[in-house]
Amino acid sequence: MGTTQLETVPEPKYWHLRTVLSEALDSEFSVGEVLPNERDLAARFGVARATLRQALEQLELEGRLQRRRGVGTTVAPPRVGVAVGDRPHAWPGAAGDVWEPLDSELAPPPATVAEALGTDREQPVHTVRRSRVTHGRPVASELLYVPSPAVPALSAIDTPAGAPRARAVLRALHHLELERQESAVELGSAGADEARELDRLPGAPVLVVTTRWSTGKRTAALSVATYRADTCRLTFGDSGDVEIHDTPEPRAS
Amino acid sequence: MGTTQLETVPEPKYWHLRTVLSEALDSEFSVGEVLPNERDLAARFGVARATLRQALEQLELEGRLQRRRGVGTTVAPPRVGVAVGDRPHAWPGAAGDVWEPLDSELAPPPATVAEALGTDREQPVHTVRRSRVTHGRPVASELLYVPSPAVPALSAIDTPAGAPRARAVLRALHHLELERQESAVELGSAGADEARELDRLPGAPVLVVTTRWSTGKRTAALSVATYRADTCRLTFGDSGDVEIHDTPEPRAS
DNA sequence: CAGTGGTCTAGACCACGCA
DNA sequence: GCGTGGTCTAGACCACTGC
Repeated sequence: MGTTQLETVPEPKYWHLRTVLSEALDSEFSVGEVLPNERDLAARFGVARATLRQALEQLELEGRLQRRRGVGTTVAPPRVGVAVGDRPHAWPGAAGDVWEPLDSELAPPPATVAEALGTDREQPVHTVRRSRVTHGRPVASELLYVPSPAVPALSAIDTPAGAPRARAVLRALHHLELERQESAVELGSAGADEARELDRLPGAPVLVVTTRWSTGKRTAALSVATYRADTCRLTFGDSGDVEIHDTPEPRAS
Repeated sequence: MGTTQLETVPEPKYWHLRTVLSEALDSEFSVGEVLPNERDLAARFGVARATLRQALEQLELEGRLQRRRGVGTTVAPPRVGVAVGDRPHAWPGAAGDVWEPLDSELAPPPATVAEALGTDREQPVHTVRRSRVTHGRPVASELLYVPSPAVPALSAIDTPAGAPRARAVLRALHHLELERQESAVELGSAGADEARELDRLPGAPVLVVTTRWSTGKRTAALSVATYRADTCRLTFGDSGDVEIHDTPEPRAS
């Protein structure tokens, strides 16, 4: 600081700031601690607030910071490892599920989903909304699409709307022999609705996990789950959701 | 005020813009087409350039756009599905590998890597740099860490530096019985070096895939691969890297 | 060289959380 | 009501690409 020696290298200011702040976070701050506000920080580093914010944005993207309007910027805990994959308990309908069913409706799905399911454009599907919570924080929001032919027993909807109906669909799924599974992960941004559910702003970066289950050749279910990219590390394979980061929120207050 | 009907809903301008542009992309543009420049677009929508840029940033994050300094903004092709996971040909050292070895050196690794490997802080490891190319475009850059005890035959480095030495390490790995594999995916941002290799700017969003291979209880290799988040969809499980998006770059020119 | 996107500034006002 | 982060503006200059 003071006599910055980077005049010769046209490294962007915000990038340099990111590095400086990142090192400061490592050495001088602890999880949960609140940083000075953006105006003060910008003044301290002699940059415009926009520039300072660009650096903070990077750090938030990397899961190092957490910013909340009206509150402040705090040092984020290490990312939570969430199991996504072969683990049975991640399967829809399994006992000890990590997902909480919210509601379900039977209607024609979006075009892209119909295509992925291989069903007709007008074929109604059960759409189950579920929410995943870890450490008391919402980490993911899911839409689970189940073509009604896959669960014929449900054709007569005699369960009350809301969570009970969602659970009924999951139970029906559980009775099937779900076979193989394939998934894909890509970066997306939270829509207004998802953002609300994940306690983020619209456009927040999310990891979109698309998974397909099938019984034989039939696609029995398609799940589109959006995870908070800032707080989650998706794990595949053995080590599952073992919470290595046992940081039980020491509640720095 | 004008008769815009969104006065009641304080939806951010950039978000609204993103939606409008997104729909325009769907209906009025085709892959590879170049958009008007940012100043014109901003003027056309009656917003500041910064606001317009915020919308473009979103769309780029979602893989809809591609921006290049000095060139312009173009409509991006659909994301490329890259197989990450159980497929043998993704294993280090396997034949028909999708990775291209660049070079290798033997040195103590970063602290975090040593910890993940479970090796001593000073224990030297082979660090192999590899690059993954799909459709002629670089999509990922990898650092593969192999503790030297895992490949004792290599202790005498009699291969020339660069790609040959990297290949030697991979060959040695190939002779081992690599057993189980676990991986994690998280969002990161490209460092200056990775950015260069991926043909992006520093701070570009990347998907970081950390994978561990072991022989018995020993960790034989640790891979940290960073994929371009804007252009890649990581696939796990069956459907592998089948290129559904066969778009062979019709070269819109 | 002209034109593009990338960086940066110095302001203003808004939406939200909390006391 | 006050302090926070979030949005937005209108400008300037820089770095890069390609002609």
